[in-house]
Amino acid sequence: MRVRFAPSPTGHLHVGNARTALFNWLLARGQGGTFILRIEDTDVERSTRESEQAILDDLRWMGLQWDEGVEVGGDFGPYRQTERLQAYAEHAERLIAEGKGYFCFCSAETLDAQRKAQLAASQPPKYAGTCRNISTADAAARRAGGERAVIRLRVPEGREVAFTDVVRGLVTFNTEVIGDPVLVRSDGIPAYNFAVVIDDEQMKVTHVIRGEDHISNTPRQILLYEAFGYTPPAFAHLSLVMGPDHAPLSKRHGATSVREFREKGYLPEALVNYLALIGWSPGQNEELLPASELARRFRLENVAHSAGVFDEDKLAWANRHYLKLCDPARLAELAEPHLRTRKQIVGPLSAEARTWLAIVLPGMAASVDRLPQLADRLEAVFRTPEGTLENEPGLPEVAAALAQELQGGLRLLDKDTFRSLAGRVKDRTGLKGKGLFHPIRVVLTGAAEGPELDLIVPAIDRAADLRESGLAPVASCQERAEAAAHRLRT
RNA sequence: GUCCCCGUCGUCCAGAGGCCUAGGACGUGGCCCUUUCAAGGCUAAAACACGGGUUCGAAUCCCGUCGGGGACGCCA
Repeated sequence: MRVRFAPSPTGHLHVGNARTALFNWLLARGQGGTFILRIEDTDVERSTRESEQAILDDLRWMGLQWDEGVEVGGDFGPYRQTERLQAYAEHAERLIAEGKGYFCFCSAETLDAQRKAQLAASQPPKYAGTCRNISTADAAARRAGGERAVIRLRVPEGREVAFTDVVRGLVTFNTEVIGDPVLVRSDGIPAYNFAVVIDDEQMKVTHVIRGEDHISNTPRQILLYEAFGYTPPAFAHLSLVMGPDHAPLSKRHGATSVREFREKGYLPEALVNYLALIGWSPGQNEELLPASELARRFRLENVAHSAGVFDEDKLAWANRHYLKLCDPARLAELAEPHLRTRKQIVGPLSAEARTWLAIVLPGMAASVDRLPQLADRLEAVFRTPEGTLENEPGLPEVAAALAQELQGGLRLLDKDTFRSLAGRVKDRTGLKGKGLFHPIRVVLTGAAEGPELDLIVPAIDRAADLRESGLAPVASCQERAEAAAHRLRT
């Protein structure tokens, strides 16, 4: 089994396309097949190397490594269409020689006008066949005279073209509704329908799994396979990914590209797992499974027929799950850029600071949706608790008690020392419960809300020890308590 | 307009003629846990688009209607 993902490098990888790539990958991995990555850059105007690189990066970020294709090579390359022009030219010549293709001299303007007229007359827009019967000799003469021409496929009239879609079953088209498609543009660059057929044939692709928007291209391609005498691969068309309003997911719905979700702080394994759940189910009422297990269970036949709405809430749920499973050192690494944008990290990180992050972050990640929210939780560490909540009941007493208790240089490096400190503050002030912990929070973190106190307090004291570590400077608990006590006295 | 595809809780899926009093998950509500916000646990409400058939029996098969989407490019 050989499958391929064939993006055109005209922008970032859309999550819908990412899902198509994923389904190809799952099938290949699950069945011991080969996953090929081919770049369809025949739209020279819009294709860029930057986009291509971005797509490659996103695919790799998701863990969808390809076995054959650009950058990794393989026996059936090249894997970029603009590098395969020779093969297309040979096939075009063959079609012309056999009379299965013909030159068309209609100008883009003429065609456009015809199309508009047909639409206005409630007719299906379809190429009129104007140049169908120009003789080979005439065509050659006109071309020799400098006239520009495209090559079109001569579509047989009144025929049924049918194929069995692996996800949908039998699909039938009548050639009456298909106009002769352009195979080669006037500049000699092949058009999509032509290039894919040759590529898939030469790359020995056995299963073409792509978006539903290609379903009506399939009969044209089958006609081409027939014209060349090639055996068509199996086709499978995946329904599209929609926005909440059931329109195709687009920028007005918010984030649409893999890159954006990555930047928003979603883990690749969460995105991959969630994407697999749109239009497919691993079964057994299980949803959160590693990619390898998804691949093991994946069957094209079980893919849903209808379009799915992208639900970011559910993505966030998956992300929470994987955040909890995330290795501490990796979590620290992933969080770093987000903490930098919040100025919580301001320089090159020392090894100690990395360790600190790896100790502190996992506890906070347990209650967070996405990476940047880790910075929210950490805010309590870096915030200087001044000028806040002067009127909080119990605040002066607690501040004084804390200052007293911490005077001996007591370090609050773990939950237990913090709790015993809280106990002594309770004895000194007679406060308890909310009335006790609330003021403690305000004195030490400068805010009435935040993550678990016994998580954050040790984090503060540990961070206070890390000068010149790359972390933004942090005042110790003792310094905070004394400053607060001083201020509240005056 | 024509052709193609699709139609189970708000959303994503399970369901391949009796196992359905339609199951799970996200989200929502409630309760519990808790020093706050979360997270977590438990729990509740919530759907077979509609109309005809076929059949002893239909969410499951057929037809129609309606609704949604796609395609109709010298874009892919």
